[in-house]
Amino acid sequence: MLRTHTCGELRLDCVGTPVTLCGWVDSYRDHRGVVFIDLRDRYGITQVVFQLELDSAVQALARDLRGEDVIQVSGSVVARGEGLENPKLATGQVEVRAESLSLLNKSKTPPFEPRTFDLPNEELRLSHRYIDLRRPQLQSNLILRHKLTISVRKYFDERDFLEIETPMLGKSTPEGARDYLVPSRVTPGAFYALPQSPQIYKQLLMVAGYDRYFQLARCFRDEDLRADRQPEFSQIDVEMSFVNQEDILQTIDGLISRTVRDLRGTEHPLPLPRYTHAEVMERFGTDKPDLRFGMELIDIGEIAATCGFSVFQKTIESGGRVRGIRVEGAAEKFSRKAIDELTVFVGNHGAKGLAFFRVKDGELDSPIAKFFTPEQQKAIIQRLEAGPGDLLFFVADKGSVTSAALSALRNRLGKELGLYDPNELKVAWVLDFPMFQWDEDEGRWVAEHHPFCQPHEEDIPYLETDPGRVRAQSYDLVCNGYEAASGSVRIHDSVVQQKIFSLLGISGEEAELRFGFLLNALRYGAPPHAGIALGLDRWVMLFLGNDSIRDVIAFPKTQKASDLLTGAPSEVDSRQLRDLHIRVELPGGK
RNA sequence: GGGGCCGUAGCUCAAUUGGUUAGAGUACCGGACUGUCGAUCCGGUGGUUGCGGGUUCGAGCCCCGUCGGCCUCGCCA
Repeated sequence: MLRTHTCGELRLDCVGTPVTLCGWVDSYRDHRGVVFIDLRDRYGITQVVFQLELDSAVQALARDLRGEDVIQVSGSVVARGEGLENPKLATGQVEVRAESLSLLNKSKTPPFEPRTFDLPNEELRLSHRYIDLRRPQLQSNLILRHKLTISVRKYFDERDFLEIETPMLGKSTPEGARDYLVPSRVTPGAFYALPQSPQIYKQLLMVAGYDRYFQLARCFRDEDLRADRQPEFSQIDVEMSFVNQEDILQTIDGLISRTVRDLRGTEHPLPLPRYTHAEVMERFGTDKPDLRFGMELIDIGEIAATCGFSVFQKTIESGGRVRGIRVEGAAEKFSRKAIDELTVFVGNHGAKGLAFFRVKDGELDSPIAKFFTPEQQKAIIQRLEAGPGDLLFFVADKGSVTSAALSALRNRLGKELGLYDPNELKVAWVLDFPMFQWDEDEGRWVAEHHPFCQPHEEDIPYLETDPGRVRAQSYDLVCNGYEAASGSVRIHDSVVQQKIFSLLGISGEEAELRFGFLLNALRYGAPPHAGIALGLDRWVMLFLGNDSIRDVIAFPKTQKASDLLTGAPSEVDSRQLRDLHIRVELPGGK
């Protein structure tokens, strides 16, 4: 070992101990007669002091140290004098009085310093990720991620779950996200797909009798990125046999409680609240509501139907909806210009306009107020439980547009007005998603969750008559406006499974071709089973109160899915392509 | 595929309606300083304003294209 201690552990009780530390020079302060070095490793920072009495060679070496040099220092721990402590450092009551110094590796001047206050742009951070990762902030993110995975593994291990790895090289299946493909060398023209999730494998494990399975699974989806979405990510994947929905919910309730206790040292109240999909869509306009604040969506259809404002009236006549939100005490906070900006914002979510009213004493103030009788104005105020000084926003459109626009507006205002504590975790279940959604473009039903999901028993008759009415035995876990987990009770009967496939427009022949192995497995004694997958990266992000998933991944990709550090993806040698029987045809015919 | 924001010194930013030699802080280099801790003080190096074209007497600023980063809609069973 090149060191006896880390840079984060020396305290007053170590005074007098001879120590050797290794680390990076975080900063230097040269006073000619005395040189201070803040030495950093992932455990913390310790101040090293080089004094005048030292050997002149050591003095000279110390004076030449610059940021990010890697050094080894030996000396003794001394208490800092009265008034010389640094309360900002955990080690700030002591310092190491250096006796010898060796420069393990001189650093080039780094493009930015880990201790920087003004974070450089993300491009530079990603291309020099090894420096960015030296920042205490990112280090503590990855440490928390580690703690979460340990906590998860302990929780499941203590409950007889087995962690079982499933293949990365699998079979491409239709439906779902775009696959990342891997060409086969030995079977020309054939491809593996990287897993979007271990879904089918874990169901096969249930058939095989591994009745409690979990895995920290790497998953891949070739879709466009977002702040909370990376093309490769990790799931806490769980599946259980001989259980129903209730068992899964309770198991995951326990997991959330356990991880919150392990990571935050606090007790999270259980059971986690449960909502139906229909309820959250009505109250929040989204299937992943941020429950840290109110400002729920209110329907004023009845009032709108008879008012003199033709936009509202016609929307109701044509089967649309008029819904709104009440922004408490915001009447004076939003100028006309600010409201215009919000109008553009909801426009990006499909709304053709944004009506607003400022609430005065018992009446409404707005360019469109004149289209509403005093009684109607009172009715609106009453309906939204509004008081003087409140600001009301309304969107009139197809129901789905009012949901999309108002939920986006609600999220934006909630954040901008600071209506919640960003560190709070508000976790809840959303149950009974619809089985299918009608896809306008493709002119067919598509699975809302996935095609292996068990419908509610009482809705099975609607499979043939009214698929849109069929509710799935599915459940999402939402947290702070994010989908943090998603799961369902699975179909364990090949006849039902085939029925679902055919409803999705997958013929019996195609189903056999694509999923024959699964249908077959279901014929050989498949137990009732159910499962769920939690987005690991998102949970880490949520625990940190962060809103970028990249800050909890050691080596993330950019929005174009490239790795600025290594240069991936890149062209490959023509010989590699030949081995794989692949000819490349670039767009534009190059 | 669509919409938006951004790109100026190694880094973070500034630069008046389009107008002189593109500035500041920091980093870096040199000097001063025996207790600092985002050290301080003095001096200095450092620029293809992402790239290519255009408009103009004149472009960091306006226009077109392009590359890259971020946010977002679509997409993400």
